[in-house]
Amino acid sequence: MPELPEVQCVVNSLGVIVGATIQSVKVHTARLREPLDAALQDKLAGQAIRAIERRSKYILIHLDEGCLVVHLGMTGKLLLNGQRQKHDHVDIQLTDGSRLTYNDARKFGFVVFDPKISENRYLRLLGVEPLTDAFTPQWLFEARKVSRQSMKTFLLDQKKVCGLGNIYVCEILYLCGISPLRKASEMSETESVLLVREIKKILLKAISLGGSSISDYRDAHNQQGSFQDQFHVYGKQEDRLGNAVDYLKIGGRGTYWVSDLQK
DNA sequence: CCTGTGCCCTGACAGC
DNA sequence: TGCTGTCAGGGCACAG
Repeated sequence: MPELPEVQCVVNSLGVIVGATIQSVKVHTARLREPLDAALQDKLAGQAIRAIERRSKYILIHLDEGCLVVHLGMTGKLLLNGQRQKHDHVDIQLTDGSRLTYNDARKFGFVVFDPKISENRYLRLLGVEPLTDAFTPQWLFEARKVSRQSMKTFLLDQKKVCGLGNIYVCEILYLCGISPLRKASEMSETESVLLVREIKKILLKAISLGGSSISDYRDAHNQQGSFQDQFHVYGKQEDRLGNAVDYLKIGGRGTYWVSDLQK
């Protein structure tokens, strides 16, 4: 579900609780991808939320001391004052009366408290953020030299470029006319320029439209996004020009592409 | 070191 | 209706 744009939209929608203070925490589940800390209450109660930011697909909720790290996995949601429902795993009660709930049907996400976020073992491994100035055609052109991966696997590799997921990579490769099967090392300089431009463009456009909601994704106010209406190939049988969309598995992930246009 | 393959978990849907 | 198989937006441990 949530790739960079969706996570950014969740972070944006959580802006309203910056400055609020945590009153209490209730943990209802033993473990998600990571074990849930039964003593989360002791670590969080009384702390103010200083800032909330996105790093790759991780949500960082900075507190007075330490940081709450949330990953949404495939089906995770952070909901403000949502109706109680199945798969609510953590409730964070704020002193202003509002409640932040982590819900996740598949339990592929996690909620952990990290007293020293600067040394976080997940964040340490991440590659360049595609929406920063560090992500340039020059950087991409250099990075692909040492890779033996396919274009699809390369762009999905969070240690190279972070934040892209299966949907956006399919769409990006279509827009750039590049086959997902090609070796990343064969990327031309022209293509690196095109890729960087399209990646930044599609991510910004998706964020502006509230992300993509295929089934589960919602922001903190339970609002769906509408970028799914802009898809050219993901989940499609043909593109807008009537070209047949092909489907195959690459690296275990469903890959949609137009073999007639993507070389 | 790098890369590809299972696997974590639940729900939705197709086909019988 | 209900069973079974397949698939799903992520990312880890592990084997080669």
